[in-house]
Amino acid sequence: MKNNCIVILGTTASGKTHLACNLAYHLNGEIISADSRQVYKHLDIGTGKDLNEYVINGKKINYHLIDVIEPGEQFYLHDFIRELKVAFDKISAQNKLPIICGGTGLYLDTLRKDFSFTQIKENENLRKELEELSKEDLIKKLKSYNHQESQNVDLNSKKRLIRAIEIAEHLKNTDAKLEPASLPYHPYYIGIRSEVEKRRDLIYKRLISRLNNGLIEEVESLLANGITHERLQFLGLEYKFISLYLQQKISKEELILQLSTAINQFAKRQMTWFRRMEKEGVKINWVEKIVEVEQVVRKIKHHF
RNA sequence: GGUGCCUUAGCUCAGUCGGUAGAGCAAAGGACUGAAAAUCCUUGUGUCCCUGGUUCGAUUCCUGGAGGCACCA
Repeated sequence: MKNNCIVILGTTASGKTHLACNLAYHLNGEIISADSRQVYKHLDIGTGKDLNEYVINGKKINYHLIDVIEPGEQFYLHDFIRELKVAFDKISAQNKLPIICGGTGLYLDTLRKDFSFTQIKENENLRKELEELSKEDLIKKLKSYNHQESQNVDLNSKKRLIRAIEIAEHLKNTDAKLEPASLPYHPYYIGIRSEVEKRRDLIYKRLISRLNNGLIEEVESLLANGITHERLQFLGLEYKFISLYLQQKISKEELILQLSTAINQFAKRQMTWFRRMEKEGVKINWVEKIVEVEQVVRKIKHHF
């Protein structure tokens, strides 16, 4: 079958990279990261980039969508979709197997849903106008467009309401067809199982180890290179909380407690996303964290 | 040893002028179309420390006890 690919998903600290690289080694594949933080250069320890994992038995495993932009730049969903297509094409051209590996649920969903709205640009004037309105008015306005897309919108979030109206307004004013964003690939999904208790323990230990191995220095270096504390709030949990620590808004103890809690909450949200994928019909082949790679390879070959 | 205060949800604490109780955090579930590690929604029965008393009725008042904190010795 043409256009096969593998998706490896799992919560943070589940060991996705390790499995992905080993599969790439055995199946002549290349990795495409579906991780919204690892696209940034210089966010290494805090995002668990583990670039040393990409060498197996002396063989270098190629990867894509890691280290593609500077931390000061924005990377939007449509950037991901565009880069994903480019990576797919490159890998396919060499007759290699694309292995998508990541924990960002929204990014993984681009493989099975049409996200063409993401092409629609910001409308600053409209945004300014809408900013003045109350939530109730925004909901009324959105309903007046009568678009089916607006049914998915979270009515509690003003930011999302505005974006939804922006999309509806754009579709009303232009006849231009949006380019379909769905990708013609047939993924075989592998999920790495992780029990809550073990995950908690691992997340805590990993955090302590990272703090002792240069994570704080990494954040200091970002600051020294012009990244603001404000920007750090959006670069990921480690960066957000260490920024607060460096500003002396929280103590070291609070840092460890609050950050590990936040990472656990994040892992929970990731699981919610994966469960929804399953509810919507995606077959995820769950494996244990410590799994025989050969066994997985056999399964995949059998499936393809 | 004496005096005072405290003991209520996993944690920090409100509260009930006597009719068995509620916030924040944590936790659980969910949503998700230009920041997604983001943003947002829903969910609170717990011997109200134990014991006896008063009372129709006590977590609430009173007696005794246990534990904690503070001050005085």
